[in-house]
Amino acid sequence: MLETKYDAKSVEENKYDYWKESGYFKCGNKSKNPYSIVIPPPNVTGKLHLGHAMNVSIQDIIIRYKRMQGFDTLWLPGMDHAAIATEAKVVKRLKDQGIDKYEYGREKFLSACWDWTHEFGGNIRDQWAKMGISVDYSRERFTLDEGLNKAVTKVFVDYYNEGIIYRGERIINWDPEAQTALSNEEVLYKEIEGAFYHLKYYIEGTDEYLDVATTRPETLFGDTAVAVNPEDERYKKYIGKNVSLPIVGKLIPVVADLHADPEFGTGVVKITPAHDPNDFEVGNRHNLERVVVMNPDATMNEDAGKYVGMTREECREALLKDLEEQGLLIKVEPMTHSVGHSERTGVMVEPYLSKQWFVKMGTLAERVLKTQENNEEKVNFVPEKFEKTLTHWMENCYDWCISRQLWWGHRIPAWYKGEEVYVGETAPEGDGWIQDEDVLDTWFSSALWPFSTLGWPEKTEDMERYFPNDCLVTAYDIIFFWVARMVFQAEHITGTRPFKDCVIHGLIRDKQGRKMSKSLGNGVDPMDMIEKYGVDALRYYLATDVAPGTDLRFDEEKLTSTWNYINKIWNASRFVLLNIEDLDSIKLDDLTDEDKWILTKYEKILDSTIKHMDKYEFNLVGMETYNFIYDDFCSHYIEFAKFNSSSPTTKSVLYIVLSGILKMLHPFMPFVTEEIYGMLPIKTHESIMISDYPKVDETKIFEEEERVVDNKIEFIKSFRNVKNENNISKDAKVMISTDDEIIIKMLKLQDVMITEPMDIHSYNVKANEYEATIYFEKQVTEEELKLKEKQIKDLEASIARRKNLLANESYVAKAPEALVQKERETLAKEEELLNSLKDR
RNA sequence: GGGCAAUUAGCUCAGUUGGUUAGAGCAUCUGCCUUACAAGCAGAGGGUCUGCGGUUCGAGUCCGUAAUUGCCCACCA
Repeated sequence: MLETKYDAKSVEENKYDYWKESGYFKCGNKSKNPYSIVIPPPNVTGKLHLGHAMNVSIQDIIIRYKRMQGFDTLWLPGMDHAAIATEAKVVKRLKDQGIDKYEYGREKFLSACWDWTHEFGGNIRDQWAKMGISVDYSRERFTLDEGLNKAVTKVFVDYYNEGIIYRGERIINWDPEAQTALSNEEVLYKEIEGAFYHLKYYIEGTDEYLDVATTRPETLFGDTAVAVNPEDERYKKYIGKNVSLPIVGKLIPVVADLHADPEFGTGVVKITPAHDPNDFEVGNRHNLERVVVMNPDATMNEDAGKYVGMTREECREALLKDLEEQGLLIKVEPMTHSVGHSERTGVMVEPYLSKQWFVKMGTLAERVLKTQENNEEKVNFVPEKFEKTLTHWMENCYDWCISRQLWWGHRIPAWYKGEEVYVGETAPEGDGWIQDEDVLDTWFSSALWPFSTLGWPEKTEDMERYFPNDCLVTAYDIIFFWVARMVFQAEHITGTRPFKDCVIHGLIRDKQGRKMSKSLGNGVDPMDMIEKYGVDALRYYLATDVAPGTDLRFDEEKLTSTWNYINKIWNASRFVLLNIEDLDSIKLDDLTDEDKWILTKYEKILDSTIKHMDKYEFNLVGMETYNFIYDDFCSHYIEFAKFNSSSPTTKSVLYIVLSGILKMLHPFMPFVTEEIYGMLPIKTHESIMISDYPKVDETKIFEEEERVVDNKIEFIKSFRNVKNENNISKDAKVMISTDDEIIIKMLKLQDVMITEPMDIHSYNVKANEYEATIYFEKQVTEEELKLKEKQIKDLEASIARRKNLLANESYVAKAPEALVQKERETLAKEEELLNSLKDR
C-alpha cells in the first residue's frame, strides 16, 4: 500500500539499475524505426551542474517519449577529453606534488591524464545515473578513444590534401600561462582600467616629434613603423620620413595606412606586426619586418634590450619610468578598454606571432549557408530564432586556429624534416622525421561527434542507421563553439547535416538573474536538490518552467511546489489504486455522463500533449497536463467517482485515465510513474518505460456529454462561490431546480433541500440550465450589498460591450460564424444572469 | 559600432497560426481537519500586457517608433 506522502528516496531506489540491467536503454531492434541523439559530451574533468541537469533532462524526455512511441532509440553517451581544461588541472595536480610537466615527460604526463580521466569519468556516470537518464552505455565513447582518433586523423589528412587545412604564421591569441594558442572563442574580453600612454617619436634629424598614443608601451621594441591616415592633413608631410623609436633609437618609417583613424587617439599608430592582428595586416601591406619581443611565457626577450627577462608588467613599469626620465612620455591618459583573457587560465591573452595550423573557413561556411536555405536539408533550430545565430557566425567567421601547444589531445599528424612537411595517417618512411609536438583543439574532435561515435570513417551499420542524428540538445552559448563546427564538418565530410533538429535551451541563473559562478558562491549542486526533492521534481522543474530557449532563474521554492505536484499525483494514484484493486478487465458498457466527460477531456489533453511533445514545447505539456490533473481529474472526476466507486465502468475509467497520465508524465518524472505503474492491477508491460505511449482514441470523445458536465461544474462553482462570498452556513436551506445526483452530492445538499420557498433572505444562483435558491437567516450586510452592486455593474458593462460588438455589421460579416454565434449565446446567458441577480 | 532578444499580477514565468472577461506557481485575504492529499480543500482580491502611432470588424499577439534591460559578435592602436 502506498504511503500517504510521496517519498522520493524510496521511490527512486533501485529503479535505475533495474532499467539498465533489463537492457531497456539499449538500441538495436531492427524491426523499429531508428531515432538517435548523441549527448553533448561533458568535460571529463567536470562535475555536472544545473545546466547539465537541464540538458540531460530534456534529452531524456525526448528519448523516453520516442522509445514509448515505438522507435528504436539510441541515446549515445560520452565525454570530452577537454584538452586545455584537463591539462591545466593535471598540471596543477603535478605541480602540487612538486612535479614539473616538462621534466616529467610527455608519456608519463599523458598517463597521469588518463588516470584523471578514469577517476572523474566515474563521477559523471554516477551523476547520470542519479538523473535517471536512459543512455545506451554499450555505445559510450570518449573524444580521445582510438576510433575517434582515427576519425580525427583522417579528417586532418583529407583536409590537408584538399587545401582546407594549412600551416601559417599568424597573430594568434596566446595564453602565456598554458603556453598555447587559443581560438577566438576561447578568449573572453573584460573591461579593465588602463591608460593611453603618449610617447614622443622624434622625426629623424629634427626636434619635431609625433605624439603616438598606445596602451601597450612595452611592445614598442617590436615597432617596425608608425602609421598615419593618408588623408590626415596633420601628418601628410611626414609620410615616407623616418622616426626614431624611443629608448631604442632605431629608425622606422612613417607609412600611410587606412588603419590609422584620424578621429581616434592622436591619429598616429605605432605598428607592431608581431604583436597585434591589425598591425600584422598593416605590416603585410607595407612589407614590414615582424619582430617578436616576448618569450612564450610573456617575459621580454633579447629584442627588449635591457628589459630582457622581465614580465610584460615589469617591463611596462620600468620602461615608463625610463621614458619619463628621458622626457619621452608626454602624458598618461587613463581609459578603460577591453582586454582578452584566456577562458581557461584567466590570464591576459598575448597576441603573438607564431606558426599554427588553421582550417580555412570560406568554402565550409558557404556550404552551410546554402544548406540552411533548403528546408529539406537544413538543421532545424528550436526555437527557430537561433538559426540566425548560426548563420550570422558563418557569415562572419575567421579561419580557425586548431593547433594547441598541449600534450593532452589528438596529436597533429604532421612530420617535419628540415623544410619538408609530411601529413599522413602514419609516420613517413625514412629517418629524420620529427612529428609535430602539438595537439588539436578539443572542438576539432567534438565537431565530429555525431558520426565519429557511430564508427565513421568505416561504413558501419550504426552509421547507416543512426546518422544523421534526429536531434541535438544544447544551450545557446555553445552554438558558436560546437554546433556551428559540427554542422560544417558534417556537411563537408559526410555530405549531410549532422542532425535534423537542434533543440536549444537557455542558461540557468540564480534567483536575481545572475550567472551562477564560483566567485559569487551562488552555485547550486543538482545532487543536493535531488537529495532534498527527488530527481523527478528537479527534472520536471527544469524542463517545464520556462519556454524553450529562455534562461531559467533557479528558485528553490518552485522545486517545493513541484514536489507538491508530485505528491498530488501520488495521492490521486493512491485513491485510484485503493478503489480499483479488484479490477481485472476493462468494462466501459455503462458510461455515465461524467465518465464520458473525463474520457473526452483526457483524449483532448493527450492529443494536445502529443502535438506539443513533437514540437519540444515541454513547458506547454507541463502546463496543460497540470491543469488537467489538478482540475479535471482530481478536483472533479475523482470527486464524482467517490459517489460511484463500486461501478466496474467507473473503475475502468479511473484506470484508463490514471495510466494515461502516468505515461504522459513518464518522460518527465520516470521514477514516480514507474513506481505507481508497478502497482496497477492491469499491466501490459513489465515497466512503464517500455510500455506504449497512448494514442488518441476518437471513439472516446463525447462532445455533448462534455458540454453537459461542463455546465454542471459551472453551476457547482457558482453555487459555492455565492455561499463562500456571503459566508452562508453549511446547513442553509436550498431549493434547487434539478434532481441531478452529481450536483446534489457535490454540493452536499441531501439534508438541506426544500421544495417550498421560505420567507427569509435568499440568494439566487443560476448557471446554464440549473438554478438554486439559498435561504439564510443572517441579515445582509452593507458590504454584501456593495458586492452585489458591483457584480451587477460588471455584468451590465459586459452586456453593453457585447451588444455593441454584435451591432457592428462588419464584425458580424467578417468574423467566423461560430464565434459570432458564441457571442450571441454568451449575451443571452449574461442577460439571464443579470435578471436573476436583480431578483434576489 | 553590428546583431539578437526581452518588457504581461507584489515576485518568477506561460500565453500555438490575431478571436469570449489575458493564465499558473509563490505571496496576500476569507472559510474549511469534507477518510487520496492540511506540503491539502473550497473561494476571493490583484493586470489601461513599457509608452506612442499604424494595419484590422477585432492586437498581449502583426508593422513602425521611442524608452529601459539583457545577451552575443566585432573594435577599442
